[in-house]
Amino acid sequence: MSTTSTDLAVLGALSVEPMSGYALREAIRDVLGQFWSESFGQIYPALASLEAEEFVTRAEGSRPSASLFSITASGRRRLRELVREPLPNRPPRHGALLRLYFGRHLGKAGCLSLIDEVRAEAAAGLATFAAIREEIEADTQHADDAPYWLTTLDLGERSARATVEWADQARRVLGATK
Amino acid sequence: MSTTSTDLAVLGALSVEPMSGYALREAIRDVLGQFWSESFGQIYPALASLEAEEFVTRAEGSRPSASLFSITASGRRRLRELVREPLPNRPPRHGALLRLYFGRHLGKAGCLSLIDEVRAEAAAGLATFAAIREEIEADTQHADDAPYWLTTLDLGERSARATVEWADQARRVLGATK
DNA sequence: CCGGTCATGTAATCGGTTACATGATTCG
DNA sequence: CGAATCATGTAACCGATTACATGACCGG
Repeated sequence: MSTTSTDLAVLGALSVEPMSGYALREAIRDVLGQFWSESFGQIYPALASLEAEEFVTRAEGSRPSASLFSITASGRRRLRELVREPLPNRPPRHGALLRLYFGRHLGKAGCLSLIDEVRAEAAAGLATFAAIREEIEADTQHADDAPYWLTTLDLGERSARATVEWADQARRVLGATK
Repeated sequence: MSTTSTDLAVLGALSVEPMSGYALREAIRDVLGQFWSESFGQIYPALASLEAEEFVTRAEGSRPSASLFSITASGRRRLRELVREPLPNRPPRHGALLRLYFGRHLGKAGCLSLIDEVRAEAAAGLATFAAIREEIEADTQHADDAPYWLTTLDLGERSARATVEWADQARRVLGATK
């Protein structure tokens, strides 16, 4: 019983190119990590059920121990259906921000290092986004996907930049007033 | 078996002022909704176990059918402990962004309305943030909490602003190129 | 040859939501 | 008086992670 969310992520990724379950997870983590996540415990069952429904097929990959999954014609139809359906958002749980909100009980030094952590994460994201952007722009094979990928990426970059700017100001403000 | 995350949210909120479980949930949703969420199914069991550990006490509220929970001295000590511990972040699942990433299969019109949805949500957030900010600035009772609250709020505002700006540009770019 | 990565899959567990049951209170 | 809101609590369910079991392949 895989969820339609996972099916969408899997079919979407396979619509770009055939790959293994393992590669699927890496692709989702690296490219969509800011907005989405899937674990093996969802991907493999999802692939099995999609295979049973003939939305994907399994072939032997480069190594005999690996499977290469490809999307079928009916899988593409299914993908077009799924992408039209609204998906539930998972309510956020940003631990650092909860702690910062009650920062009075944590003290100034603790809050500053909390802010630094958040900043470092965002800055790291900014670096990987730049790399991904270059990859997409260099990739002539998927020119019709590129505008959507770049648009999605752009939100990630803007959010990360906003976070870095926030951290820098928060450091100044909290450092001064207390 | 409540999680330490929920305990932190509950004790933190009660450190501001005593309130009912119902009010607790509203407070968390309204003020921290951008970064955190708790449902009744977590709050009431958490309150019960915190009461058993004597971190909170229960008194009769304004109505006999309602309980008024207050944090105790040892509850404050517990809060200071909890706010020092790192909390796990829940991996994000932003449905609209997943769909937009595979927007080629959704088509231009669908993508634009997706972007509009995201924009509307962010714009609504911006409005509530402004209201909360005014409330905090007017509240002289909690002057020592205010810097932390405003700092947390500031990230929400910056993220929301970044999202609105992204949406406006995304609309232009996708509207033009395709 | 050995450690790291690639690779598939399952079972246990868990964190959390939802739905349900129940009832008081307030307001129009 | 009836509807909406305030209020507490539990049980069922579920989506998802984690840990585990297993093994091939590659590079140094």
